[in-house]
Amino acid sequence: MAKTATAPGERPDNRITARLIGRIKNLIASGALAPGAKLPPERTLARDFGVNRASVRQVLKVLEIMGVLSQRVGDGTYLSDSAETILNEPIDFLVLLDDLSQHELFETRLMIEPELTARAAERATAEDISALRNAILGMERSKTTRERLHADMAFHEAIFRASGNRICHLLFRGIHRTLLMSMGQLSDRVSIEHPLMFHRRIYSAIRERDAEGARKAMQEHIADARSLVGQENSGLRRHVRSR
Amino acid sequence: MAKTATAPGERPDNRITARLIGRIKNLIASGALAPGAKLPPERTLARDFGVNRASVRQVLKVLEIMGVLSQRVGDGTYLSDSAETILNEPIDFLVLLDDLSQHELFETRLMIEPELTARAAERATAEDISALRNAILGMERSKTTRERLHADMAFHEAIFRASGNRICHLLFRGIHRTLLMSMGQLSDRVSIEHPLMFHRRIYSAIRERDAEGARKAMQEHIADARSLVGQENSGLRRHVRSR
DNA sequence: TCTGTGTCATTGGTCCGTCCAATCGACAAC
DNA sequence: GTTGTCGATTGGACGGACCAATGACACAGA
Repeated sequence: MAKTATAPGERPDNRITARLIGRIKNLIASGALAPGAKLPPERTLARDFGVNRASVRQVLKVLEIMGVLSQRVGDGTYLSDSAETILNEPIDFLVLLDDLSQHELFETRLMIEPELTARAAERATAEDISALRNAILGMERSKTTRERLHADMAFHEAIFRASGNRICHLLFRGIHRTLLMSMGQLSDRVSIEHPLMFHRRIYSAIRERDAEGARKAMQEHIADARSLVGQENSGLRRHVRSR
Repeated sequence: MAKTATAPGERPDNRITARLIGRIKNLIASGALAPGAKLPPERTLARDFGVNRASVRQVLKVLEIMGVLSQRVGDGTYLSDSAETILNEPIDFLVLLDDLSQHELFETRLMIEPELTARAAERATAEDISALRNAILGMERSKTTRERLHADMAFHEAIFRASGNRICHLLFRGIHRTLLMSMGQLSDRVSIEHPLMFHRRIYSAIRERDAEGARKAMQEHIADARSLVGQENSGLRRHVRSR
């Protein structure tokens, strides 16, 4: 009866945008498009793909927001050489739509970060350890709440990097970003001494290659942080704001 | 000298798209836009935001690809009521750009899934346990490789759901999706007996509320799977294809 | 020769209007 | 009451236009 432009039973994925994204994926997967490479101009892509430039721009905009590529007027479009920020926006909307709670985020941290910290103790390079030390120094020297939170995040970020697990690294960077955003307002009544003490313990354990000690210290650190900020179990939706 | 349209030192975030996404975030955060709600028509949004419809379409397309909302011609645009697929595309590109290896994905699984399985043993509802049983049945009855992989994934998916941790749930759904995609071709030479045996052990442990047993069984399951498929430590980039 | 400068083609950013196709609701016909 | 039809609405795609930023290049000046 109805002429099915889309195969029956299949998802109506015929949207030009989705197909173009698939083609770009294939280009990367096949090696035709290497990370860091410069893409053809939008007008050329539109002609080659046989679609309108507006459609191409939608696709490129999707990938740009995800951090897959970056565009500069007058210059061109470049594929990112790593997926640094690729989980940031999605995590924001994850918190927004599912209205994730601090409870849930802390549980996730408690489940994974101690393990990551143990890995970090086993694998940390001299550079990683130096980054950890600098983060502690930065926290000690911090004047404003903003500086403190920044240094706090840098410490955990350094641990994720040292763990050598890029997936968890990017995931938890996103989670911390969201979490710190929601803690900004109530951080004044939270002492700086607690986290600093735990950071020092974790740092020592990692430097001493004491995986178990590092794991345990991180576990206590997160549990402590949770007890300090989180009686409230409400969702974080209202805290997420555009940056 | 140069007339700085953008504040000096600030990121050139003037892109209309990024700002509009921020405004939409705020609308959700403030509750003005509830999950499941219907958005105004594109033409109206364009007028209200004071931008062109093409710009609005770029924004909506970004959010649609991420799974934040869905659009239907002749009907309208609806905000998703949950972020089911929000991490799928990002994980695909994460694997592509950073060329993540099976080794890295398995390590991540090994780090987290046993813990999630323990949580599942503590929290699983009757419905969850039923889903687990069905997944095992589906695997036993599977004729084709495709069916088998589907049932396999359904089992793990049920565990993630039972764990009650939505972040890990969505993250690992994405990881499994990518991993299964790359295992499809070599799955013929992988026996079905091994995973099935482990699945039964895990299922029993969860049903018995044996968190430690469940954790250990899942740990052995993943380690076993890793040893079966993964001598090779090469990146998965070439395996990722559009669906 | 080297340096600075200005020109100009390229390229992404945005806007405009148009047409198409799917959907939904109201209304007419049976 | 049911069915069919028509029209308004809405997302999907197209084509063209202009702007602003960029970079490459030729040219003039030191």
